[in-house]
Amino acid sequence: MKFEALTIKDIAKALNLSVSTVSKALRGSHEISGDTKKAVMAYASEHNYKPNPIAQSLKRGRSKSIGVIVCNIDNNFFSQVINGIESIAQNKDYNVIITQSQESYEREVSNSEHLSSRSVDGLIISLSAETRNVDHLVKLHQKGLPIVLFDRVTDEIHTHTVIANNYKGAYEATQHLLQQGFRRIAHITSSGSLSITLERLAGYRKALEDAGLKPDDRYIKFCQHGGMIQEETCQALEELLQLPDKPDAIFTASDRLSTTTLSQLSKRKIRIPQQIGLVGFTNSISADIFNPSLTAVVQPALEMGKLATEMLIQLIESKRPVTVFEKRILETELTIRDSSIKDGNHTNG
Amino acid sequence: MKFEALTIKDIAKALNLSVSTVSKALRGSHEISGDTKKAVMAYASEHNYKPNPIAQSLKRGRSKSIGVIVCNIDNNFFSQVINGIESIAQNKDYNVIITQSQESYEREVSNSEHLSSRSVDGLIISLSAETRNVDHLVKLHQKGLPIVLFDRVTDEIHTHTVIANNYKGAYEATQHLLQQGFRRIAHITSSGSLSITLERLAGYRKALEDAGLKPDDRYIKFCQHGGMIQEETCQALEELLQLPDKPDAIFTASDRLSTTTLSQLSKRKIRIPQQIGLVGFTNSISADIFNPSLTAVVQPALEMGKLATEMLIQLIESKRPVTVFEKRILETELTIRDSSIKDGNHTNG
DNA sequence: TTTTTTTACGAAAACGATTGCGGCAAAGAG
DNA sequence: CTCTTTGCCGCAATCGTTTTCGTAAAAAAA
Repeated sequence: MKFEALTIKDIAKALNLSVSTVSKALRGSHEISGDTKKAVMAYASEHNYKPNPIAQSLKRGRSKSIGVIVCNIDNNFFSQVINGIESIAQNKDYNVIITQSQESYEREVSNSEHLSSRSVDGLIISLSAETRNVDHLVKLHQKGLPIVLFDRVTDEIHTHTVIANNYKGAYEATQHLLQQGFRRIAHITSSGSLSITLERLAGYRKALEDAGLKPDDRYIKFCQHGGMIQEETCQALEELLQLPDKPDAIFTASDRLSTTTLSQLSKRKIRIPQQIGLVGFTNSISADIFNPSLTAVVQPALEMGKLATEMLIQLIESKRPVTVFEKRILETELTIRDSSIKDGNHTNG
Repeated sequence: MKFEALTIKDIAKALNLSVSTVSKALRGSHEISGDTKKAVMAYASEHNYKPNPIAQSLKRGRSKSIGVIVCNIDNNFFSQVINGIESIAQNKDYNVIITQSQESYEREVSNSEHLSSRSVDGLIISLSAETRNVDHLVKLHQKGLPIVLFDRVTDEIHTHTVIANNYKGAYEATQHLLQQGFRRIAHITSSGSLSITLERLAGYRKALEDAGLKPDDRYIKFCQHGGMIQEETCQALEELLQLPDKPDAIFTASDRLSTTTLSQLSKRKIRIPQQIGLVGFTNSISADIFNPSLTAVVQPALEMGKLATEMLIQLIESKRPVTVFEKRILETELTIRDSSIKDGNHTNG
């Protein structure tokens, strides 16, 4: 089954003109007479002519498409980011090609190479939890591929980045738990190689210290796969619950970790927040109907996607090499719900 | 910033061969000697030669990419479907270009035209809630663009389709509510123009009739925007609650409708399932931590995406026009949780 | 040795669009 | 009436790859 589209050649033949004349007429060149232009335009719109973008790409050396690599689309944070990416890209007539690393370094490498060999004009990426080495990206970047990093970033690539204020978000979350009277606050987080992990960990630690508490490494659990593997999260939780001084609250650092933790605590009949308080990073639109409703650090995901895309397109379309790079930090929002409010302070039934 | 890749021409020059020889050597043509092949292959892999996919597309008339149109990515059902699409596409070396209709007819039309003019090799689509007319798709299909429909389908386009067994899923959900002793079961659903709406509605009605109850239209509420506009869902719910014989249970027909309904009932301090039982179509991975945990009709979303993609690629790559079209119906699964279990029957704390 | 067949490669025309350049008219200048 | 300018258009190259066809030399058959 082939799909024969109208080409410039067809128009030329129909109007008894040369292809070059038609091409120029369509682009409104001054070297074509008004009459000819009108005739060509009329014919083109009447027959619904659309220039073949592949031919244009080949000629221009640009494909008008941008590649996106995220860990997993089935995650409210990333799907909201993609929402943002798509909205801007659509406006500027770029295609968005989405791929998932599934938190795998190997897939991240192959996806990035695949996308660049597919000649995307630029790349928006959030690193996988397994990624420790970013040579694959550095290489592409050095070859001239514009890249924008978001969320999970690295400074080994000298380019624009967009992140949430993870430090502050984590600080506020922890501080909130402290204000609620929790003292033994554990932290379940992603791989220690991720920027977000370190930033959130730092915010968590600082909040504890500012409250005169000493962070205790036994209360900090890393999940190398960022919650993609449920058993890993369960085990982290199990270890926390086995501690002699069981934590009285948990601060989880990502969407998946938050829901898994909540689910596992329920399964163990541990009452939240009475036995264990819970605050998590999450962009779930359902956090308010969780049992209990989940106090959440919400990232401006849509905004991050939009911003990253605008920055990328700016890089792509800039005439001269860009040398000054921005690091945009967007504020998170702490939405307080039942999971962190000790008895008697209930806000909502 | 331009990104100068190695071309066949460069290899030809370096090895003192012609481009045609190099091209043939790379593709392992029999008309090239073993020595030459080896030399070319060696040079190519050493210098990491990757054929320019755009040039290949232009030549072959195929872009090795498929377009996807869904209402909204930020929805567990669709993101899981996309997960499935991506996994198969990646295997078969196809790019996936994702767009969102946001339940808007206009955006669906423009996205489909844009994708086809971007010369995707095929299209996977689930219709928007606003869509009543599918001429835009029929037109593309007639021009030869392979299309696979999933979830929200139409039979005006004679092609492969993949859907869940909506009738049976709805029947089972309603039957379950009946078995739990609910009698005045309302149904909040999407636009009446969608196939899923009609199928689910039919299953709901049949279950009532089989139980000797007469379906009552006042208990059936359509949301034209499929839950994208929260106010619409709220109003539907409000109207139900204003009925003289208030429903004692609600069966919601989609992800968004289910979560919004749950959230709104909570907000109104209506106890679930004691005052109103609830069952909903949803693929939320968090349904078990909702308050209360939500009895759900779960669709095999991942499988649907995989299947749709396999079917599409089969259409794309088929040598001769395909005339026999499949309608695959995948079974849903009813996961029973607290929202539909009347007091005393609790399965889970 | 001559003729035929094979082998191995190159030239060139595509795919569809863009663009510099050259040319042929008509219009203006001298 | 000749020369230059201007307007309008076509030729041809180009992007990188694929593919058909032609052809030289080498191998096989005569």
